[in-house]
Amino acid sequence: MDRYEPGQIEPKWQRVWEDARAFYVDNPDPSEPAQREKFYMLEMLPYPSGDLHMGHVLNYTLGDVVTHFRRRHGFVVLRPMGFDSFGLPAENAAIRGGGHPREITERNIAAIRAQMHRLGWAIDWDREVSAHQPEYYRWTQWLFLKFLEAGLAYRKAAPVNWCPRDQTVLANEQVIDGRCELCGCEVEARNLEQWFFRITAYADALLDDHAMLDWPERTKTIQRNWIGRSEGAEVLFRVDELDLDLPVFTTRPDTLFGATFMVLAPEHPLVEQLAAGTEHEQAVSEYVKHTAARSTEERETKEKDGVFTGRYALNPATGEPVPVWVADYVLMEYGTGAIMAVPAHDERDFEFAERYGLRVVRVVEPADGSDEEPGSAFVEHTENELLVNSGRFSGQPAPEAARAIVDWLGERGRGRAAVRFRLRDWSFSRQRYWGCPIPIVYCDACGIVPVPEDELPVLLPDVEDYRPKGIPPLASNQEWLHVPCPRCGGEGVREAETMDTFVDSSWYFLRYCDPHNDQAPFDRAIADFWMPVDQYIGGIDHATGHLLYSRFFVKVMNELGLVGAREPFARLFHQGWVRLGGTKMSKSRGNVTAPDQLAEMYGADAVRLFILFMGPADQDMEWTDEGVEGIARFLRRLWRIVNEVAQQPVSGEPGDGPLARKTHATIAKVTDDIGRRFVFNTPIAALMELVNELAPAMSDPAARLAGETLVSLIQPYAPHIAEELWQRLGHERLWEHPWPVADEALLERDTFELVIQVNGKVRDRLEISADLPEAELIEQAKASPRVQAQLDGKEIRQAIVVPRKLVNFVV
RNA sequence: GCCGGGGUGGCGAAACUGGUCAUACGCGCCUGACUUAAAAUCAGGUGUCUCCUUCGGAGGCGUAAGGGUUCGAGUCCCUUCCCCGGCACCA
Repeated sequence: MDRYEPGQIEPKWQRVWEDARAFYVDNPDPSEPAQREKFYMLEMLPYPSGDLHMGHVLNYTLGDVVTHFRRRHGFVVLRPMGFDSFGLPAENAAIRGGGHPREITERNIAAIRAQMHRLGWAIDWDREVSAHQPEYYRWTQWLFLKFLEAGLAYRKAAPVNWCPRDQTVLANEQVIDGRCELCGCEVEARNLEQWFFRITAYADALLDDHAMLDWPERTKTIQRNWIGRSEGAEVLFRVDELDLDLPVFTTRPDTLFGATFMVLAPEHPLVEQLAAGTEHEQAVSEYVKHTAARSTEERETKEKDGVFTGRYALNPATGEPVPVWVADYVLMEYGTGAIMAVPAHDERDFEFAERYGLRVVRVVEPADGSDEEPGSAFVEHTENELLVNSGRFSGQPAPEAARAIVDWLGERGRGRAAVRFRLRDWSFSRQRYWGCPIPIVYCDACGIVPVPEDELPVLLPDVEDYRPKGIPPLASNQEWLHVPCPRCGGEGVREAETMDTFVDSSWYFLRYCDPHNDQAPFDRAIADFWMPVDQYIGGIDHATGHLLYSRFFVKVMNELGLVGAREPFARLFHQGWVRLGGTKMSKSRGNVTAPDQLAEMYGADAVRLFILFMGPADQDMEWTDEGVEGIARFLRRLWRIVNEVAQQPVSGEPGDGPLARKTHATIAKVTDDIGRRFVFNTPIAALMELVNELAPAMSDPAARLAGETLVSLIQPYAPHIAEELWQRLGHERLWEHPWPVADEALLERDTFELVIQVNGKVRDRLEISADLPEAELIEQAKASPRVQAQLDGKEIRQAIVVPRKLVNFVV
């Protein structure tokens, strides 16, 4: 028998699959009813940064197992691949002197594509797309124009996150703990004119439609926190002297009678007007200036401070004037940028009131009369709290009072129920080069003018210098920049900013459906056949970025009639991090084990098996080189045993002996684990068990069945060795062979092992006929000498019988 | 602080709806076979303590800690500790 040589058989079968176009799939013919059920398998597309790492291997191997498993269950499986190829790393590499970003990117794509082929993943390469190709970004631009038309893309000046190193604006989602997600330096707040997508208009839909998604609970929770929906009321506080109303947002309208002062954010537009003409005018203006110079971090950690404006507003409930203060613990970005302060029931307001000697009035008390420190914490908003000092609402339970007070305010035009979100609109313009150009022309006469659809794409031009200088690099290309206004023909200037790469990846799964369409981003009928993605796999780090943006995009596209789906990803799975020495594997940490090097040493099949055998795929795992050795050993064992089986003459029926039963139990286990439980490590263990059972039983009549089943079941994990062994067993084209079905009759046995417990402890086990009546069963159990020793003449108080499992004697 | 997920052998981990001496499968380690030797391969062993003269048995204790429910708990409930992730001056 020849040796197992993955280096020989793996390229061989990869060529066979390619020649047979095994994993390419045609779009449905609209004139014919679909023959088979579709399955859209998708993994998050890679950023082409250089090489694949083990995290990618895990991600795409998971997808590959599911792809094979579904294909062999008769589904038409769409499993495409592409590249998220715009973005800063390539541009920064270009600046460091690596050539044009396009060259760097395309070189990296070629390298990754080769690695993907080497690992034998079943991908439909006819559908490959890359974000930086004009054929793709033409439609990214087209979609932008549709969003603009619908009023869902707009340009406005707003405080935004500015990364001083990368010299660009970042979305809130790209700022982690106040730092740039990419370069790690602290971001600054800047007031700049930027492009935004109106994702906030979909805040409720994004929350509500979680109900239709089979997603991990923690991912939904992360999105829920990020969107941050709060229910409450908007209440107007009147400043009579100036004849203006100050709106505040509160989640606790029941505490309105306890609002003894107001606080405005220093950035609040009315601050200046309020303080004007009072003796505090000077102090207020200094405080505002001082705050602007404070860092976000200082603002969050220092003791609360503020200044009085010299003005009073009327509490609409009590009718009493309350002082209006300015303090930077109130944030302009949230609510209305002004609050009613209830020091008795809010820690922050209490701290502030203590410091400045402001009045504290308790308005909510526990119904049981127990005492609480004022301001120690916001009281629970439950039926167990009653209002006090609240006029005609005194004595009412808090939740009921909240509703009644809002109604009462409504009647008098002083307030209404309101909902606020933490989510901000998505700022997506970037002051950098390597991204999708925004198809806009600015014209002095016409303002912001969209580039007409038939002039798309606006091609990304070459520039002399990519270096970030605060102004977009594209602006340096004068020839490109100056164009006639598409509307009036007068002098126009192109938008020189580019789009956030998250825009590119917010619709790529739709382009895969119809990747060569040059009339539209995709044909709706085709997209409606494939969408939604049935199984999406990728990192949880995209929970508030890509996974939120894509949902938003699909919702908008649905409303624009472009697609029937309302959600992009029906089912979602997150693979864990692959770690080495305790830290996440990454290039920057230098602790990367190169997948292709390992594939060279052990074969792609061993790498694929091991990455899934290490542990549950959704859990972080620690990489060990010894582990791969173990898997390689297993594959050699499998190779030897199946080759031996193949050389034996084909015998008669497998029968119903232990090996035949074990074989069918393995089919059931592997099928259930992959199909229903979506776990991938235990099937490998089950296959190892079957190998261990087959090895000493080569002359068993079921040996051939066991061997063939092993090969068939391992195919999704290790397709090359499986195909080779399948051929040696005298068959062909395992990749399209139906998945084996367990014989229920062989899973059921006519005898079973009865476990006998005394007081819950196992004392003996007996092989018992399955149809034995209960009374007989108890007698037999009692007769066991080991049980007798335990019973030892004691009285049996109760005998619990679990059918086909155990008897428990209680003494 | 609030929300979500975890804690099982020397290690990665099994035990899926409470029911087979918990620890499958693999790694590591130990012993043996083959070999001049090594690698590879093959066979066996591997939670812990106690007892029996042995081969081999018998028994106690063990799933972060403590308590509870149950005939029976790694699995359910309560309390505490620790780890990971998200949000957080969000009114």
